[in-house]
Amino acid sequence: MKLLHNTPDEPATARASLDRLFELAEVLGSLMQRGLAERGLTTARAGVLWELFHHGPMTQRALAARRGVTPRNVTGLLDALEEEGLVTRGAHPTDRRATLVSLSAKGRTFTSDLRGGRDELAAVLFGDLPPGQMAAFTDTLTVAIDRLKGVEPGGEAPGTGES
Amino acid sequence: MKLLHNTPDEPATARASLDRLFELAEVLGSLMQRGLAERGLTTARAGVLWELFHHGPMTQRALAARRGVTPRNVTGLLDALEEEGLVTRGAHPTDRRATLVSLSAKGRTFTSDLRGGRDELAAVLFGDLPPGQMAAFTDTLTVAIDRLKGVEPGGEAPGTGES
DNA sequence: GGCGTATTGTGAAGTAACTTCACTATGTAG
DNA sequence: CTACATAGTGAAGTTACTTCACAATACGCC
Repeated sequence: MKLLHNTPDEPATARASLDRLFELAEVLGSLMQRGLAERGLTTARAGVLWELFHHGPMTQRALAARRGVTPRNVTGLLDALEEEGLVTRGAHPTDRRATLVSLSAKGRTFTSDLRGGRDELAAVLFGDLPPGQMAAFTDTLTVAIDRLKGVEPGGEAPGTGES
Repeated sequence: MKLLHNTPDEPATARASLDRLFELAEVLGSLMQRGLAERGLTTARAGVLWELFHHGPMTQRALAARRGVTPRNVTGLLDALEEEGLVTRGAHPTDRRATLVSLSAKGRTFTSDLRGGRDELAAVLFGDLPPGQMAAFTDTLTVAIDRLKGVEPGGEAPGTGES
């Protein structure tokens, strides 16, 4: 099916792949969102929990930096999470300006649950694929991520993923 | 390297892959957003343009259905897009209740540009990968998408993509 | 010890994207 | 012609963000 050099249909393939990627990103995102909503959480708040889960107690400033948002925003998210009893604001041991944010017991349970769900999802999606295919897939993903990180904008496609 | 049945490290691989996927989704999303913001657009508004670009003039109701949002929301997005001169609200030929939304000339230029950017991005990301690798990648993506669509929620991982 | 300066968290106010609910103008079936 | 469904929009509310201003604290330096 491919007899010529290779410029002819590679562009089309690359485009198709990117479209797929957009589509997957969207489906994945909306699934995640629904799952979280079901448990009474939003993406932003869950992101904060996730961060605390993986990196332990930290200052609001650090949280803001990690999540890439304004410190002010973190204040708001934490207000909500604290009210839900998922998170605790404690005194920082050495700096009296800062508050040290930690997961509560409830918050820990919650995040462990989330991680479990993620693993389950991974199993459903990829659990039975041959190791070779998985490895190749992950490799290509990694290549894409690396290249993506080195690109500055110029205009891309929006959210629908339909071609 | 794999002598036993196959439960031992496949879970880990699947998890890693899913994490990569989350990471890619995030990077891709934020790149897109930055690109759009640079041109004075938001994701939601661009999504509407994209829809019109691909499916031609349509009613606000149809737009709402396609984008999966409330009709009321579409009204707002169109108000903005119309003010920017990217979109036109015209009379529906047969139904006097409905408005027929179309891209303006400016809107068409804009969306063509976007598509160009997308193709460029695809080329940068995948342009030089061997066709075989691309095909395998797209296939795996497709499998994931299909399976994903058949899953109802249970709890997944949030936005950071760090492991 | 005292000061100037940087930093931490938060109040105030604003934007974008959504939603639900109520209401008007039309279409349409009977 | 009436009853009911449908298209778009005003009003009001939520969440996630942002910027700006400010009080409390930390800290380097003379």
